[in-house]
Amino acid sequence: MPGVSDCIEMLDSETKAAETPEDHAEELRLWLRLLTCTTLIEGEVRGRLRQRFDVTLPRFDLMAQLDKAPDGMTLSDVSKRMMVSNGNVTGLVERLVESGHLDRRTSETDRRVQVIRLTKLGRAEFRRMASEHETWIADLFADLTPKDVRELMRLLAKTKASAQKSAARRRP
Amino acid sequence: MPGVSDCIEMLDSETKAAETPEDHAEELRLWLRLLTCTTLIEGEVRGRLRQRFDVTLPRFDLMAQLDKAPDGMTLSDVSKRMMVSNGNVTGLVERLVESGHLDRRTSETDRRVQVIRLTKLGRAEFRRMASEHETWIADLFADLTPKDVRELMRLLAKTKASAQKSAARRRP
DNA sequence: CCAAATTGTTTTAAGCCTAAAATGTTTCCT
DNA sequence: AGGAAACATTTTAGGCTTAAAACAATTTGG
Repeated sequence: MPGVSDCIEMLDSETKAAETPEDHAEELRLWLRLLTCTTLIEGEVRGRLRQRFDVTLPRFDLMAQLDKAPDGMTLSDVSKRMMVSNGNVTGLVERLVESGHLDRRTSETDRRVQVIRLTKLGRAEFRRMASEHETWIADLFADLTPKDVRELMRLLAKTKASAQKSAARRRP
Repeated sequence: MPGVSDCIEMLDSETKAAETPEDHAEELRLWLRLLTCTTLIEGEVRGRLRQRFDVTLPRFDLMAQLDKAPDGMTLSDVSKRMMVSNGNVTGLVERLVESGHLDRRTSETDRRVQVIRLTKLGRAEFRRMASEHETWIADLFADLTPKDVRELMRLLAKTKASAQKSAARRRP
């Protein structure tokens, strides 16, 4: 019969797990709900970007990163920020340079490094899309009160920290 | 100078938006944080599935849907549940039938419909993966208290409802 | 100095994913 | 019955994504 002591022993999660299979159904449900929310919103944003501006979500995301960096970013920077693979960025950038939204040049000081920036066209188009994008997001979250938003921010920060810790445990 | 009345007027978000450009920075930050959390966890799960079981996340997700439906599901059902396109499911199923994890047959009563089920092999492999998967999730969320989990569940349910409402507004 | 390790990027091979059009089947409506 | 609408799935064309290997340039440690 489980009691208060479980909560204390559980601080050391290794030892006990081997003995009795824990019930992690709540966390699993939470993960599925988190994933559902994100997928739902992401799909909605993707569709609106395509319909309104004929642009893909990854292209928009990449431009968003560059808009915050007037002096440009290296491909690695972008890859880390967007949390996607290096090779992914290479292809994305290629297409955006091709369409005239990005400017790519090799760093003067380190010939391995490629620095990319928004072109004038790229920046103008991004700003136009971003302002509309912001209203979509506001609308998607419209039923949350300011307090809800604050609380979600706090809990998601905690979630992110927890997940990063767990990831680091596995891959130190 | 903004005051209390803004909070009240804002209940009708349409009218005011046209006059003064609102500040939706908070919602935007929330969305980015939500996306970061999901991407982080999803990447971690994807990597572990690949390393431990040499299986992709979409394959695992599809098997998870079928595990909950002993009598099988139609491709449309799966597509709706997974929130992915029909064509996507077709290909995914094809590969899983090929590898012997799924059984696909045309419905007796409606020749348009394909019913898919886990095979014995598929179910066994899924169960094996799922139990380990559950511990990963628990570990990723380990720093959240039971209260945090409950609160996140509540707020994400509210978020989902809000987003669905917004999506329905656009596409009635 | 120079070989080894590290870093930044690209390439490769395979799979995932979408939107839209096409195909085949059933239902609905008169 | 018979044509139109609705439905389930597949196909198509193109883009996204990853992991791993390959390549190129720099840094590091004898």
